[in-house]
Amino acid sequence: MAGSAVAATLTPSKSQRAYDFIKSRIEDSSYTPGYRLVLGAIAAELGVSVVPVREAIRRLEAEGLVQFERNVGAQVAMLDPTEYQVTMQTLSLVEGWATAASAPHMTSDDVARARAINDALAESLHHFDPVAFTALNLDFHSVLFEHCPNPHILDLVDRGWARLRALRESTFSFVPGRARDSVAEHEAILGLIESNAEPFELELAARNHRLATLDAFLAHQHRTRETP
Amino acid sequence: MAGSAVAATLTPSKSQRAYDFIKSRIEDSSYTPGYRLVLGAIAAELGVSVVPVREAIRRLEAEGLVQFERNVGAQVAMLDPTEYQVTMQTLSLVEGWATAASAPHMTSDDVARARAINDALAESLHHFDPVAFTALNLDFHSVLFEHCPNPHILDLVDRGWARLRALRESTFSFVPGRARDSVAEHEAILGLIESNAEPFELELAARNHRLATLDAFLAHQHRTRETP
DNA sequence: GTGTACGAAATAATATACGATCTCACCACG
DNA sequence: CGTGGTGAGATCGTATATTATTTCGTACAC
Repeated sequence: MAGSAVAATLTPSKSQRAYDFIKSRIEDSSYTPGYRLVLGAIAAELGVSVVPVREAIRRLEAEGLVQFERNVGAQVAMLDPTEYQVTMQTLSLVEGWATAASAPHMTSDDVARARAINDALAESLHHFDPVAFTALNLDFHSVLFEHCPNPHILDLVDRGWARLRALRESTFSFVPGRARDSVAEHEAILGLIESNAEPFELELAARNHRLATLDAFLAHQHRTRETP
Repeated sequence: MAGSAVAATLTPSKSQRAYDFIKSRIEDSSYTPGYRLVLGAIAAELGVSVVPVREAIRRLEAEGLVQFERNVGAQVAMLDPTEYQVTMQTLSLVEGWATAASAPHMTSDDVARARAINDALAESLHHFDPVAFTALNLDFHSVLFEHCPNPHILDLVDRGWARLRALRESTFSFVPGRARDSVAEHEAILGLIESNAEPFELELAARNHRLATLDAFLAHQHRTRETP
């Protein structure tokens, strides 16, 4: 969302408040996938009427965080493996482009910041803290996107990340063997940026970086399912 | 959108009707960019209350067809040149991927259909009919996307096309010198598909095809602005 | 015992009503 | 002549009320 401008409305509308409320609940896993969102209940909790809550839920539906069924209700989206795969594909596509498009505008200082974060990421491996790892990983990529000139695509990246955050605790998690490779790939990407590599080369590197994470996750899931 | 399932609800909800109504008005240019969407007026015209209309407008806002301002109202989105460029970039990205991802699943019959449409496209050049050209062009690309396995990305393609259709009559138009090249590029893309080219090669070809259209449009606009 | 019909409770969908906010024309004043 | 205040009208934002739909439990028939 990247705080669209200087002056956010002084008093956010109630539908906006409802939107923020529900979204944060989803992202911090207070509402887990499958959780049923009942208009009246949420409205009562927020001290507003159902109309703004309804609007908030439909916005979240448009973003794919919530599933909605006519005359039945809404629930937090459940990403079955197929959904998950599709989301990651989309994210790899837009993330790859955003990285490549941002690279020409990066300063050496930006690269240094990214590298510092990646070092912290490598450090965090010793403590085995998936949550910290995920947060730092987002920070790293955020630096890479910072100068992306296409706000639509940045928006799509945000949405993809929001969906991942939504299932951080349940389905998605940091895959043990994968993290180290991930750090190495980050460094490789930084190298491509510093050497002014061909845009498409960088785009593919960034894309494959995410797809590799997807593959690792799927393989891990498959492995753990076979040996319960 | 791709009619999600067999049984669409028998009686579409009123908010859905409002959504379809407004969207079709935008796409057929009854509502031109900048047109002010007044809740009460549209509600009266449809014989419903303002609540479903409001919901429809906010859905359209999420899709980028409508611009909304708090306590002021909504209007049909106006794509300034920057917006236009950004939309086309995004479209080129997702379209390129969708084409490459769909190609492996295309039958020779699909390719033949696409080629037939492209022939009709070439034929239409003699009549200088931009509207027919645009429609056939969409048909052509639709065949290329048909087997894309990622519904999210297909959705993004749809949204991009919707924005283009919205300004067909006003800003966007078929650029005289460009159409012939476009037909040739279509044929080249079909050639790549038939020869089972590398996915990346096909993706880039499809992407550049659209970016070339963008460039031609911008150049044309620049040219006509200099000699008024 | 199983399946079906019925009805009540829960919930969503929409209508209506009212209050809040913005826009803009008009006028007072410098 | 320009600048800022002020009020009316238009329009949005939300609360409340009403209607429609679904769900689920229960009783009845077979």
